[in-house]
Amino acid sequence: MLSRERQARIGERLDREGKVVAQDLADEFAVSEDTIRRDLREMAAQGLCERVYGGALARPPALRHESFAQRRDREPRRKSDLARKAASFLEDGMTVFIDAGSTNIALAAQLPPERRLTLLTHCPAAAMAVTPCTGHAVHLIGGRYSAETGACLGSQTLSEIEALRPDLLVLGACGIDPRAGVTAFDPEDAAVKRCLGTRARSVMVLATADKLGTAAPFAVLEAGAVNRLVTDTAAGDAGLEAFRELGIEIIAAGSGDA
Amino acid sequence: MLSRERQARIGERLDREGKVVAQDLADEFAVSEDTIRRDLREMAAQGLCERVYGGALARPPALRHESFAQRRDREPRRKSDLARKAASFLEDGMTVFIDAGSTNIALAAQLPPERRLTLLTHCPAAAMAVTPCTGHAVHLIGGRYSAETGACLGSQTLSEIEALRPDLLVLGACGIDPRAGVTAFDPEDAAVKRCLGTRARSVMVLATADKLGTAAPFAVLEAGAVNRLVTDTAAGDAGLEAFRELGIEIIAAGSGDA
DNA sequence: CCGAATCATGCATAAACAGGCAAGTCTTCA
DNA sequence: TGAAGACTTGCCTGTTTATGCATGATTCGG
Repeated sequence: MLSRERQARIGERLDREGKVVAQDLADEFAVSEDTIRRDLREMAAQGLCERVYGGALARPPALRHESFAQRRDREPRRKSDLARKAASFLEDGMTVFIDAGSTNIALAAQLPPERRLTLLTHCPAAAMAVTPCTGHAVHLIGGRYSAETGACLGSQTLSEIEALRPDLLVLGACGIDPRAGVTAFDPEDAAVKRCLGTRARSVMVLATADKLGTAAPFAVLEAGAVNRLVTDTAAGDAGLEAFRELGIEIIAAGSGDA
Repeated sequence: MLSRERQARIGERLDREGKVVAQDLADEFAVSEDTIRRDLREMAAQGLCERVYGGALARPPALRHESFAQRRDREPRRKSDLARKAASFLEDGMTVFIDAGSTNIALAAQLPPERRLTLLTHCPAAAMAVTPCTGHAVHLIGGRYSAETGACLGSQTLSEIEALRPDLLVLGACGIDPRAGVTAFDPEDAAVKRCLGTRARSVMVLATADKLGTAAPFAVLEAGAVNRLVTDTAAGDAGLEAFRELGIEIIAAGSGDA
């Protein structure tokens, strides 16, 4: 039994019964409670359940919408690691624009509570994922909501963004390549990202290793406009060199800790 | 039985019966009264109930400071019934503003797919709840996101709303009373609702029966400004007469089907 | 004002917990 | 084929949490 498979089963059971008990799960899957605890901790970090003493509770149905993107995700672990690493670069008092996308939602969910940030986003799921009572101010940019991308797009969104001047843009990339730069699958999404890129003082891109060296059809930014690239080192160290030569600071998540 | 689960059950029972007795609970859950007392103390500290000698009382809805997330999934059945009834009044081509609140999110989730609506909302969860691929256009109003109310509030939100002219406003009420009118718990939420009321051509209020005849601290609309009131008939038929006299059309959900 | 019930608090115990460590498995690359 | 590295898992450590019981203090009803 693969750990992901086990987690999927736990998720099903949460849906069905509303709660799970660590001990029962350990029994059922014939693994130690430690392993189950690790699973539950991981699932909770992705917003798939609420961790409680002794087990976990299903998140109320309405809250689950927040994680729809992550739920579909095949590699939540990697994204969560990326997000955690990215979070460590957010400094107290910063104004940070959080782009749409599952990795960014994961980032919103694990913002450092001890810092006080002003967060801007056009992604409702990200706004809702920010843990309440943490002192972060969240400003949501409106517009036509696109269920496909999980973000607000269109002219209204663009014109609102033009009034902003964030210290940092945390950009999710569909593809990033030294020559093609940052690219996206959706033209409107790309337009918003492009607009964001012109407004922010600094740009940090989050991209899992499989996106390095790939290009989607719609251009967002020149690679040179990116200041930092957070990725998982697992693969493609060779490819990273080209980014470094463009003056991009490479942040390795996964092996190094936050 | 997980301790958090126990507390949730106690909460449900408070909702249902209005009070709980420590001894009964200890019996029911097979724990000591001390444990129940600890639960009740904790719940009271979160404002979920009022501690009294021998047990606890449900706080009137107007006094609960439950987080939005907690409030959201109370009595999903009733809310869903209300929402379904409300949905039957939405006509093809209408521009509908959907207010924040759990009942409204339920409405967004079960909009009639065969009709094509333009939906406006300042509630991200509602926008995300609209089933994709149904042909409804969703426009999300931005602003400062308040985790407490689950909606965008503040001046930005207000000024965006002023540019709108929806055919129908579906308003969630924290309290509705023939004399006090529609009221809300949060001043900013009330300000947004008030603004909405001035823009819409028609106003439909969704309110579970427990909110009828109650008033929260902040005024939203005169009762006379409401065109339709969707509620569950379960209780307070006497109270309904006063609304009818104000020219409000009363829609009963629950008994009658959609 | 009295007895009984209820309560808050401190303590002891057992369970659950996070984090670190090491053994085993799998993949990757030479 | 074999070595290196990532991942998973179980176990160990000390810490935290939930619970029941004992002890006085408080509250209630008469």
